[in-house]
Amino acid sequence: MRYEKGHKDLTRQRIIDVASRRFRESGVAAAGLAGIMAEAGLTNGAFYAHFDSKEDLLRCVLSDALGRREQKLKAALERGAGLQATIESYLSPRHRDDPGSGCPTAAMVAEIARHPKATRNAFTGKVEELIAVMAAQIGAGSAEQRRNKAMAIYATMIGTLQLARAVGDKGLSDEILQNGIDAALALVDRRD
Amino acid sequence: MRYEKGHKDLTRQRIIDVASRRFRESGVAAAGLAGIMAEAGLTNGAFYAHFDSKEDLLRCVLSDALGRREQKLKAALERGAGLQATIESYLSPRHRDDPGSGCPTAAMVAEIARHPKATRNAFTGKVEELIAVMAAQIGAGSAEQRRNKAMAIYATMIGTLQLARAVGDKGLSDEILQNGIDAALALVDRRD
DNA sequence: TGTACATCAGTGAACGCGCGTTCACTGATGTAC
DNA sequence: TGTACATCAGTGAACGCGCGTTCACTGATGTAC
Repeated sequence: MRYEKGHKDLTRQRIIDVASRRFRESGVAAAGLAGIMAEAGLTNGAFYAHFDSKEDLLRCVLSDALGRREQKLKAALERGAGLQATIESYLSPRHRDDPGSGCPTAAMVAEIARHPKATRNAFTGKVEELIAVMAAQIGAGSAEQRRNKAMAIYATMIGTLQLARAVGDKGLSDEILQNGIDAALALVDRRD
Repeated sequence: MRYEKGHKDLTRQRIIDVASRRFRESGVAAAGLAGIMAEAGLTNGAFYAHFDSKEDLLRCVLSDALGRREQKLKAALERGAGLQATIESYLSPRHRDDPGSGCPTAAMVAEIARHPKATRNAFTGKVEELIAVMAAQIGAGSAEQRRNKAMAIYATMIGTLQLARAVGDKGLSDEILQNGIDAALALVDRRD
């Protein structure tokens, strides 16, 4: 072969990594393929040797990025870090100020809602997995109760992070984060 | 005058109304000025007699749409409808399925976070007013405690609505809405 | 009362630009005979 | 061992398109004298 074995897979992953960060930082629509390919060290024509379309890339990015979030969450929980630590880290100024390597859902959820069914389905599957991992970490209640709680906590987390990012006032933004932490923790401990 | 008095203001408001709906349905970036002007019954050149730029239009749309939400919320509360009714209406399938006339924050918050400071400040001011109206409706606690609760409830509402809109599966989406309602109501009643 | 000019909301063509996508081509390496 | 051909990741120019913005112009009505 003209390139060592695995070369194409590495290139493909490099494109996904660059796109993943740019999609989260600028939004999917505002992140152009030419810019993504240039940062990956390629010219734009090479894109279609790896993906069918920008929509296909988005689906791959969502699977990849949400899969990583899930692995990260699992690893943290196995280390003994509770859901509380996850919530506090998620709603930290550090996460708020670094969308590029942060939660893909918070960065793209509104845009995903406007994309084709296939893309929304790819997103949905990964979100269900994430919710399941969170649910397993909630102490009390039936499986259904824990799953319901996990959904509400997840929604609270993404809503809080987005609001904190959009607000112009730093003090208000910090308040929003702190109140989001308090609310999410209260939901974890809530009796049904 | 060549046009009856108030004509220009009416035209300006028509542009804002059309843009307001399109921004929420398609996103700000995806809603083009030519399309907005055409739907308002004008050609694109007329736009700059009313607004400095698309960014200026966005600021006007945010003020207008969030101002309307606030008036609507105030009117509902004065009618005697509690925060509970507001939350249930906000997290209803009807609201989920009609973004165009729905909450501007849920539709645009992620995009707003990427816009210039002036736009984020216009947004911030209106959000603070909305939170104040909600806080006034919460029964117990100090003013600060009620404000903190209102922020968390608002974040939960927008996060839940967005997640319900993005998810491909109708059943899961309905579950997300219901769990969001339960969580928001629990936050209203939460003792500190 | 009639005429000249000012006003200004709106027209519509044009501007440069970046977008996603296509495609003929390159060139290094593998395989077949 | 040497030669002809196949493979294929990547190149880079070009495609049509819609974007936000600009601008010379229109034409109906107001005001000045």
